[in-house]
Amino acid sequence: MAGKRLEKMEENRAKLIAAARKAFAEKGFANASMDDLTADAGLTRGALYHNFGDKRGLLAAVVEQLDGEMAARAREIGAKSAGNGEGDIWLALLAEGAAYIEMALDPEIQRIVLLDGPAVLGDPSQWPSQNSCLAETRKGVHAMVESGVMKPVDIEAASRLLNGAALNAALWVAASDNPTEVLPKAIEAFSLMACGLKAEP
Amino acid sequence: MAGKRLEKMEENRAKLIAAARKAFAEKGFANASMDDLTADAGLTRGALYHNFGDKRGLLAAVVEQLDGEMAARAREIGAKSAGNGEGDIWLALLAEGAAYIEMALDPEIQRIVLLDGPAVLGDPSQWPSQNSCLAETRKGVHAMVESGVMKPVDIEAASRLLNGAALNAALWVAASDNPTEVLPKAIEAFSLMACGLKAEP
DNA sequence: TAACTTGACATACACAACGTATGCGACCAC
DNA sequence: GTGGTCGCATACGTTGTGTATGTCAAGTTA
Repeated sequence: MAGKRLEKMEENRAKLIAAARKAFAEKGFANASMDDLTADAGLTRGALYHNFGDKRGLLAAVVEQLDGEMAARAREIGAKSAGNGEGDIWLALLAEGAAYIEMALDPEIQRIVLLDGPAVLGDPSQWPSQNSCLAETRKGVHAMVESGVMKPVDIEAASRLLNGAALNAALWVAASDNPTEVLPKAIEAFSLMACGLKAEP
Repeated sequence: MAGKRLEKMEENRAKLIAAARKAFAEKGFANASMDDLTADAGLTRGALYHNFGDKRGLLAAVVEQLDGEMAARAREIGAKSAGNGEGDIWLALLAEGAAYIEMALDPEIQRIVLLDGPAVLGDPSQWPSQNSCLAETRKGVHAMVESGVMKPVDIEAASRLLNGAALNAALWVAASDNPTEVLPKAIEAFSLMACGLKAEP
């Protein structure tokens, strides 16, 4: 049975998060009205405040969901690029970075995770959620430093820089006049910079 | 004589911008009240709307000022590190990057330029102001690609990535538990990544 | 210098949005 | 089935932005 109350509640939470993703992506966090939001979900602000506390809480929930989706996709791409050889591990990292750049072209991710998220919730490294995205990169960096594929650099610093550079590059690509044209340039520059961390052969 | 009206007006603009810097840095853009702001400056919202149009206009003016200060400081540091040899040009770029990281530890720059600025005004590459900060980096990158010190990478992409990586690293440093301890790690990781763009000897 | 014009800024108002306090009705326990 | 709980709706107070209007000093012309 699973408890009819809780079941309905989870359903409403999902509705609200979905409506918030849409509204935040289209209008930005500050300009999104909670009245409109909840009306779109077929509810009222009462449900919102009960479930998420305040507007920030709702944003945190949305960001957590997007972060999870991004990490899952990066993991998928990385796994596809990674064989068993050590060289492939490195290529997997580059592929993940390129994947981040491409993912961040999505207006939802850009507006919510990269712009409004940090401004409202603070730096991603302190988000209450799991930061799956950063964790995914950290996992790869850790493995590579351990195995000597990457220079013995500080793991946290390298992870943050790689992740930040990729996402920042995406902001630039999206803001440019011709995104599809500059995308490969961004990926190439990112790959070159990342290679600065690669151990000498 | 310079016109007493205009003179007074410029003085008031400066007062408002100064008060806004303080308020935005302390409370964040969204939570800073324009009534309080203007009262601190000894004026009312009337002056603010007359001079800057709206709240965004005020933020744009503040960001432009901070951006100019950052660029000036980067130029200063770069000039100090740059001799005439080609190797020194490269070191100057690294020094500028490290300078950005350190500058971004200032709460004013962090909160206003790195967090609220992009969220409210959009991506820095599209800011109405001169983007002195990015322009400074671009100048250095351009010179290095021309002289063969840097790999023949796309200048815009490389500039944006270098700048973005440095500023993003600063966000991480500032958010960490022990900023003074992780700062050198961030600078080292940044330097290594930047070296990925360096031409082979 | 006196009348007129301009414009920088203050004042007053309308409206939108957030957060909270209160109320209601459906589900669960016994 | 009756009392309690809890998820959510309703109603209200407060705050803050933007605009429309008023005002007075600095400039202009004769």
